[in-house]
Amino acid sequence: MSLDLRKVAEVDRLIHEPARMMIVTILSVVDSADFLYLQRETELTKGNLSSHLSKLEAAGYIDIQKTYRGKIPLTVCKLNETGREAFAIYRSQLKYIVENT
Amino acid sequence: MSLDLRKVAEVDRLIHEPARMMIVTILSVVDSADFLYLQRETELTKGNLSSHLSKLEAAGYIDIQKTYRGKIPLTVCKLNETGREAFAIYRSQLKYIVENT
DNA sequence: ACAAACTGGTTTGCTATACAAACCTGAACG
DNA sequence: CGTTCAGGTTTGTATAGCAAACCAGTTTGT
Repeated sequence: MSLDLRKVAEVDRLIHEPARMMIVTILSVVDSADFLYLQRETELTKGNLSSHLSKLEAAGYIDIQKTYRGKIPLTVCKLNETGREAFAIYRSQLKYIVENT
Repeated sequence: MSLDLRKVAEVDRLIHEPARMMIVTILSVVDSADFLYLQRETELTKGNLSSHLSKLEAAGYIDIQKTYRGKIPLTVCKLNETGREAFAIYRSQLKYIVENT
């Protein structure tokens, strides 16, 4: 094992959480996604999804636009540049771990 | 993204936790390790290390032998077969994720 | 010989997190 | 109209991580 354990200790726990990893993974490939789409894909409950989105937003990783589709509320989420970078770093850390254990 | 999000949702959270990932990673390559060695390597506090070890033991992933080195207490930890399998599965899940995002 | 300090841990208490149930607002429908 | 449904948010609870405090026993200093 040539693995530097510091790299394990330092993974971005915001993304490391599986629920958020799913969200970020989706957002990393779709430009933007609405709440219900994310819910269907992740199979999270609404409450759960809502709070994870809030956390990602608070971290500055995603932007959330509250708008309407016709008369129905619509929440659109987008991974911003900060989030994309954080995800890229996280993935490279994961890659490093996978390759060195 | 051809990634199956279920695989992300289903990672073994016992190992997924960075502190425990460090512990299991060490144990996967050393046959056995004592408490203080693990503490030095992981840089966890004693309390923290102690509780993570208990959790891994409760999960049936490691065996803990309490013995003495001379007159000084010595706690020796070993990743057992169950733990090795769980770690192998976890690593393959991680590999899958890294390769498909 | 006895107090002080050190070893090798465990237990306790606090904070933060994940999660789902309950709730809310407004639109559609019968 | 009142019931249902869409699209969420807030609240309550249980668990998890973490470090401080604690503890049993050993060594060291005087």
